[in-house]
Amino acid sequence: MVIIADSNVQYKAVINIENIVATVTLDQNLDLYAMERSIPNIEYDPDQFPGLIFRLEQPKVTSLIFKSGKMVVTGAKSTDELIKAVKRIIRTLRRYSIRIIGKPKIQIQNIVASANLHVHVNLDKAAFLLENNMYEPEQFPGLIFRMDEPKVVLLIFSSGKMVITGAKREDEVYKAVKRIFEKLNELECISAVEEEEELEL
Amino acid sequence: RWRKWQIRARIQSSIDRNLAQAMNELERIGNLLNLPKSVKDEAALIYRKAVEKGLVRGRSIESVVAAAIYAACRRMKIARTLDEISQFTKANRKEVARCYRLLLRELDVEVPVSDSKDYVTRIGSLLRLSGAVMKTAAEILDKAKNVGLTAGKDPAGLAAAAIYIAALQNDDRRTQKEIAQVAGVTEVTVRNRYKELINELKIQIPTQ
DNA sequence: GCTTTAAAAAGTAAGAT
DNA sequence: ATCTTACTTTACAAAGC
Repeated sequence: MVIIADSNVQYKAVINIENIVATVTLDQNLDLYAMERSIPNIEYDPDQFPGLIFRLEQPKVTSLIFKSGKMVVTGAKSTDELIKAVKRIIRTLRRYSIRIIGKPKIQIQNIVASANLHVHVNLDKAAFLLENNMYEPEQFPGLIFRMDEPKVVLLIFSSGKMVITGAKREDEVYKAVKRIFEKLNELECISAVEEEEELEL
Repeated sequence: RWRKWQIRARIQSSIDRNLAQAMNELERIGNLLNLPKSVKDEAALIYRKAVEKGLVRGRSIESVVAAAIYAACRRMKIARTLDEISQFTKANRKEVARCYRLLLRELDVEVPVSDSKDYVTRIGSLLRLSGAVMKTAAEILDKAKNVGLTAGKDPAGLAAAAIYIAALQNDDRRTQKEIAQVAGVTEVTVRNRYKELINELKIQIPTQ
């Protein structure tokens, strides 16, 4: 959790990285059937999905392992956690005598974060003034804003809470939150939260 | 050149064939939804733009027509939910919604944020409510919007609750059940919106 | 386009108590 | 009536249909 306070603007955001999606490349092919036979608690149904599903309890992540030696790891809440999880997954595979050669190449593909600006957002006004947005309360309560720089998508709620997704680096998340705050502020789509309401959270 | 003219003619004829089929679908769905001609015309205009931009490729004509109808309804302020529209197509709501988003992103079609007051008109006519009830409901919704009670909420649910209150205030009691049914929301939603409107707007309900 | 995984936001829905 | 569970939206990769 990161709390950002900026003295220039009255800006206080609580930001949480909620989920990191990454790909891991092992330069070798894998025998998923052999893995399914030897490793416990694994799901593998090639008719349903080509990847084998492996859940690690600590750090709690889930990985999809493919026969090409590529994997998708989801659920990590920080880069450190992601790296630790990948190391443990590989150690586990080796423990069940799956030969793993070389070191894995980890690439973060997407970071999902949540943030709270502690303000009320006028979504109707924002929908009218912001570019590249979609606000369809019949379908979803949040306003969907596509930011160009950093290139992320934000789901903004009237409570001042939001979801940021599409980032590939953590700093893009912080930059995006700061930018959306400034933007909403300039467009006068923000109003203060009553102190009473603030306390209940 | 001749070749170029030939290609253009071929493309035009494929667009014409697509349009002909689409107009039939538009007429069929539009009539099932009891839409006025103005909305059907607007939907036709939107659909034509979509075909000319090649947005229908890889998608069913029917779902794009449905999406165009939805967009037209929103522009003309004739309330119809995506569920109501998609029930007359082979596609489901999700697919029609996908096409609608495509139209929004690819065409220069301005669609206003959906207005709960449009649903007051819709629900009101289905329940044959008086103008007075609908006027009261609209006033409630205006106040609710002004105090920021409506953001993110389903306009149909808001309208349903406002109508429930307005009907009570005008001595024309309707059950939450019948209102919820025509509004296309659950009774629980009507109740939740109702409680919120009553509490936040300090509305007095005639006690009986 | 779909399939599978993860996670948050806030609203709505469905079935059970 | 209230609770629990689940679905709506966003992004992204993997391999195959």
